[in-house]
Amino acid sequence: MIEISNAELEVMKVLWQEAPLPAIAIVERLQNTSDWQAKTIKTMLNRLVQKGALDYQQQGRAYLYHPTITEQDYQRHAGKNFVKRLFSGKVAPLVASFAATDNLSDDDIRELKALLDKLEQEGSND
Amino acid sequence: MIEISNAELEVMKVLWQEAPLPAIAIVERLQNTSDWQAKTIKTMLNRLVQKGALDYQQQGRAYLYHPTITEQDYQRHAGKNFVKRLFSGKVAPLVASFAATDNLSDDDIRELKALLDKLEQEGSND
DNA sequence: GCAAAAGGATTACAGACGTAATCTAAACTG
DNA sequence: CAGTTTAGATTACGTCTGTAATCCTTTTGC
Repeated sequence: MIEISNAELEVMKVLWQEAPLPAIAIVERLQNTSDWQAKTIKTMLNRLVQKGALDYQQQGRAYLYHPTITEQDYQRHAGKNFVKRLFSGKVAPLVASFAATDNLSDDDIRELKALLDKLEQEGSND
Repeated sequence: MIEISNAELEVMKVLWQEAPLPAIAIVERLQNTSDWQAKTIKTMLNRLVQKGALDYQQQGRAYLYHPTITEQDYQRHAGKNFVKRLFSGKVAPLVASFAATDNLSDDDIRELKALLDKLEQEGSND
């Protein structure tokens, strides 16, 4: 699976929100949330194309970029990797570690319980 | 907070299991789970000391290494960062993404529910 | 006592990453 | 038409990482 670096991920997020977009629009959106130069963003677009995370169509003299992987797929891949690396692949200890530092509000707990109830209803996963 | 790379993390894991240890013992333990040369592991020990993730006492001509951060603290830090990066800081969507690819067994679900029940009892977290 | 082994310190080196600047060709502007 | 702007392509460069090798010093085995 494609590995996406931290900085590159910010570019992907823009395109996961809306695609396809020309470089200029991506630059605009990122100038709200970062202080990267346009050239820096172009570099990342290039690298993402080389990695196969983005593709593009020519539109006049410019390109229209779009992701080749969905955000969900990337989240699943990266989440699984991360949890494997640090929590032996089990997600419960991660949740526990969140709880241990008050990073889990009552709302979060409710949300998780609702999610788990739904999963339980949906049937067996073994 | 100290950033620990993938390879370095394997070294930390050894010392989180048992510390302090001399380099030679760390090398031995890692030769079961990796194919790194002893020299490679020494390099990582050096870097971890420079980063401040490890410290050591001299024991004769050798060093006895030990972590300066607990595994729990590192997990919390890294977990929080990761979830912020990819899931807007909310852990529930990560759990959902695990569920979406059958990475969540019935046992996992039970474990999580038990954890959440306990948290709910323990009182308010807002 | 001298050669070999062993420990740590220093150096190496290619690829990824963050952050751009420069180059080149096309398009627009006056 | 000539100069300027713009798009993408190429090059740059320091840091971090993975993966060692070499160097220096001390210890140890004959």
